[in-house]
Amino acid sequence: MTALADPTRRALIEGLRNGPLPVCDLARTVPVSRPAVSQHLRVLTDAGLLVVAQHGTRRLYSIAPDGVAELRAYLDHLWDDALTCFARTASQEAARTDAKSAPPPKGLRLNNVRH
Amino acid sequence: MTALADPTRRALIEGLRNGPLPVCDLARTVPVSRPAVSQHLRVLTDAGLLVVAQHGTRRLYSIAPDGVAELRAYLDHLWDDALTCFARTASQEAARTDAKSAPPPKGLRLNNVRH
DNA sequence: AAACTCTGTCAGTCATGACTTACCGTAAGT
DNA sequence: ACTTACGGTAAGTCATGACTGACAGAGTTT
Repeated sequence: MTALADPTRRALIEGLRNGPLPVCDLARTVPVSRPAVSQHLRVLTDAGLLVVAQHGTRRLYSIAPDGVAELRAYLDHLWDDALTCFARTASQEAARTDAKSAPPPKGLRLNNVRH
Repeated sequence: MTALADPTRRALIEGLRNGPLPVCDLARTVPVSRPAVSQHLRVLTDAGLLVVAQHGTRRLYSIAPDGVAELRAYLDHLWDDALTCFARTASQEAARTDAKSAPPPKGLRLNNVRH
């Protein structure tokens, strides 16, 4: 997740959406030096988001579906939890305003509930 | 995406998976000071990943499904592209080794194809 | 109203990491 | 063999941002 934090790294990923590319071509798509690109590619590869294939002096980088799938799964679960939690909070809200026939929450009586 | 880069921020998100929580409770789940938590919560809220509900002096933070959905969509598209690209590369590989009946790639003849 | 709790913000420090230049190894072309 | 292209690594600089303590404002309780 930290690997996708840097905008330059995201730009490199974007550059690889259409297919594998060698470092020299990739470096031309971002406004930083080639060594910087190498360092970013290393971070992305270590994170499992890219894979490399050596062809002569060139190294073709491409997106690793498995690595992306991992992040996807994380966000999927997070999203599920957020939705169920949202639904539960909403139903509780409805039940409460139902029972007490709409007195403004105002304080919500959860102060000083130190355990 | 940068919002989820920091491990402390991810820990805060994790703490909210089970439901909304005030800052003081949230701060107890991470090994940093309360002001630091406030700052992280601001970043996450600005990123659209959290929403706040004021209840008296307390501010209940909860995960915003919409914000998570946005990241999810980004990774979904990235994953799709990676898969199709992977499939295309694989089929090209197969076609090439089919046609030339398995001579080792060794160089791949894509050097000096400067446009 | 006074004391207390909850929380955001400010100023300042410090560590992380993004970037550059220089260099070296490797493979391919002449 | 010599040259050139490709690309990783090292050392060093610098900016970003994560963190802390101090403070202020708003709401609650007594």
